[in-house]
Amino acid sequence: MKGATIRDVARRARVSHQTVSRVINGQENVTAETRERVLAAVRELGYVPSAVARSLSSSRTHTLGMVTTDVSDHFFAEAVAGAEAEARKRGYFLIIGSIEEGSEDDERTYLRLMLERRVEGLIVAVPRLRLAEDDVLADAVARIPTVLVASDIDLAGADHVDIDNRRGGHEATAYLVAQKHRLIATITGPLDGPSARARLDGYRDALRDTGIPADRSLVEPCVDWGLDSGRRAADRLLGSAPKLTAIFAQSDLLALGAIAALRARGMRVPQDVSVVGFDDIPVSSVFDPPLTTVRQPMREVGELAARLIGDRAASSRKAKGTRHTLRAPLVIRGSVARLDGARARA
Amino acid sequence: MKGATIRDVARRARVSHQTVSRVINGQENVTAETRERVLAAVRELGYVPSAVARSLSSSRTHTLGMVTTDVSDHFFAEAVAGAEAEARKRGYFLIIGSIEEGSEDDERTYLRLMLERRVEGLIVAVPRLRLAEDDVLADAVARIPTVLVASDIDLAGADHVDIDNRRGGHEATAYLVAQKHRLIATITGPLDGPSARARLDGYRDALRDTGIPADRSLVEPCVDWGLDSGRRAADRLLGSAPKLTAIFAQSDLLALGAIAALRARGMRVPQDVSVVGFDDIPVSSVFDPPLTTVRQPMREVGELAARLIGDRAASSRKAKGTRHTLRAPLVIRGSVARLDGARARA
DNA sequence: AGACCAGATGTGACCGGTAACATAGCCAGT
DNA sequence: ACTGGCTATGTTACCGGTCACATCTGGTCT
Repeated sequence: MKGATIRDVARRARVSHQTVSRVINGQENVTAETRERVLAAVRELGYVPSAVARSLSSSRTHTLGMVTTDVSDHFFAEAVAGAEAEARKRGYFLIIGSIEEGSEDDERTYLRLMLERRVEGLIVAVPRLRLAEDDVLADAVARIPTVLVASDIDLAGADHVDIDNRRGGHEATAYLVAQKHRLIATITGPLDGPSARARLDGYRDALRDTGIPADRSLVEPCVDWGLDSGRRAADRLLGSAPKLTAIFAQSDLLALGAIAALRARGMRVPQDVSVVGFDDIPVSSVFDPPLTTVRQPMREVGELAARLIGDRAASSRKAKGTRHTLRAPLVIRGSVARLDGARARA
Repeated sequence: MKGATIRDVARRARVSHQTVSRVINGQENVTAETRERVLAAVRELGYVPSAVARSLSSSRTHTLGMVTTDVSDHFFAEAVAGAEAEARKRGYFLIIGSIEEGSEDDERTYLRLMLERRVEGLIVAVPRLRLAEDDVLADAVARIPTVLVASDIDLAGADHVDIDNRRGGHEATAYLVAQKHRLIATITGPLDGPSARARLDGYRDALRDTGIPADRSLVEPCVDWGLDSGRRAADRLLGSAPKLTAIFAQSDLLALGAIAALRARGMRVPQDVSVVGFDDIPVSSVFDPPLTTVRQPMREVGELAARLIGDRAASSRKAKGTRHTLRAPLVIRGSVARLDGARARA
């Protein structure tokens, strides 16, 4: 009852195993009659060719590996979906490794295991990569096409795909400026990470563009990107700069938390304070008011990553690492109000 | 520069390839000195054992396949994350196939490809499975442990994991009843699917329990689970039953849509109308008011699916299919108000 | 009719591991 | 000193495909 092999089929069809191989691979030079006989044998035996054996002899696995922080996080899920779709389009399968928060050396283990499986490409979407100079990752890069997604490290030889955080921060802030806001605060993510810094840079760029002086009391950093941090940050901001008319929060959750804090003080959004987020998580379009935010195109990120690997595999050249930055466009919805003269200076 | 093999290592360490095999598999009967020599050779050559070759000869792939509707959907992402975590714990890798909405025969293709890859188990999380009696799926079930997740079909030999939709619907409704509501409407998903029907059954059960007469005008079916459907359904309900005090929506998006419609008519939630959802999508806890809803434990579903496969593989018995139903607990938050005497009969 | 050629089919090695068994070296028991 | 038995190591086949090449047809050309 266990699997029939190509030779079993051959015996049954009274041909050589090679002929069977030709038939199942759709090669031309096989008589129609022989082909029919082989196919019949395949059907009767329930033969399913072994990709394992095929891989061993052809040394092609048609497999891509993807290591992410956590698939259940919306962002990474999107990236995985994108990568999977693109991979599939090119005839690859995706094996995934989702790293749990606590565990220490998971990335190494995964990388290692994927190397053992002879994946033909590697997508590493782990923002806080703990293995910068690490042997395992360097090893992977040396062996197979590797793409680092939204990574804080820069690895020679690997391709990099990232969001244009700086530009995103700029667009968000510039939009607030265009709506006549002048006292624009920002709630940032952890500033030891590159994306938070880049978004902050974008914010500053936009203000500088318009000649609005920088004001340190308008910048409120948080230790994480979560709702509660946003709430507390907004509270602090309202203490230090009660006249602010707009907030650019570096994540949608921070924005939502801030809105909650504003409302708790009886302020309305956007009538009293305008808020812009960053991410465009699914909530944001449903929220009341619908959140104006900067959309992170994670699906496209995943697609691009897979595409880069495919291209590299196809051309098989050892090109040096490229860097791709995807624009994160501003999605205008309902959480920003235009400031008219009456309230222009609060 | 291409991969060193076990024999390359053997040559370098001046031992047989079998000894190398022993070393890399951590077997005991190898002299410390020999082991050292082998490990040195491994290091020098950058040898990484091939899981492909290993699989071929040992006929174990340590791989599970999972086919889902769409990984970027929060639910399936959760299920994937759960399955992945559990699989990994047991030494398996997960290869995923995410089916795009449009394409026709994807499930078959994926199933086929996974069979070719000799996955040792299969998790099929495709609610509207188009291949009930299908040869490919039946084939898979006959060959390897297969778990159908939240599936509308019932396949002999396969294990089934599902949410207890009926009980969930019951809990939601019973809670509204306990809060003194009597005119309780429900907005259902597509009634040609099993989960919508089961939730509706639960709703009816709860009403019957309390002796509240069934009222057809309080049941409003939708063609999908989306926000807009919820909005329209609430509008229709308010037309036909303006005195209702509570709505049990069969999905959180339906609930959110309904809330939007209620607010558009100047009604407050929960003061004027209470709303219970179903799903517990991430938005719901953040929403204003935080949505009381029935949580679907998709992560646990994924874990259980992987565990079932693991167990089955371990015991290697051809047990007949089991059926597991996970409780979907009610999460009480802020979208339901207790109806006091004043408004008890509106 | 004989040589040649192209297409159909077969043969054997090989991919890189594992498994089963063979062999060699050493020590203890009698 | 001989032998059984244990441990360390080697030998060979095998997993199920693909690849390169050999062989066998039958038809065509001269």
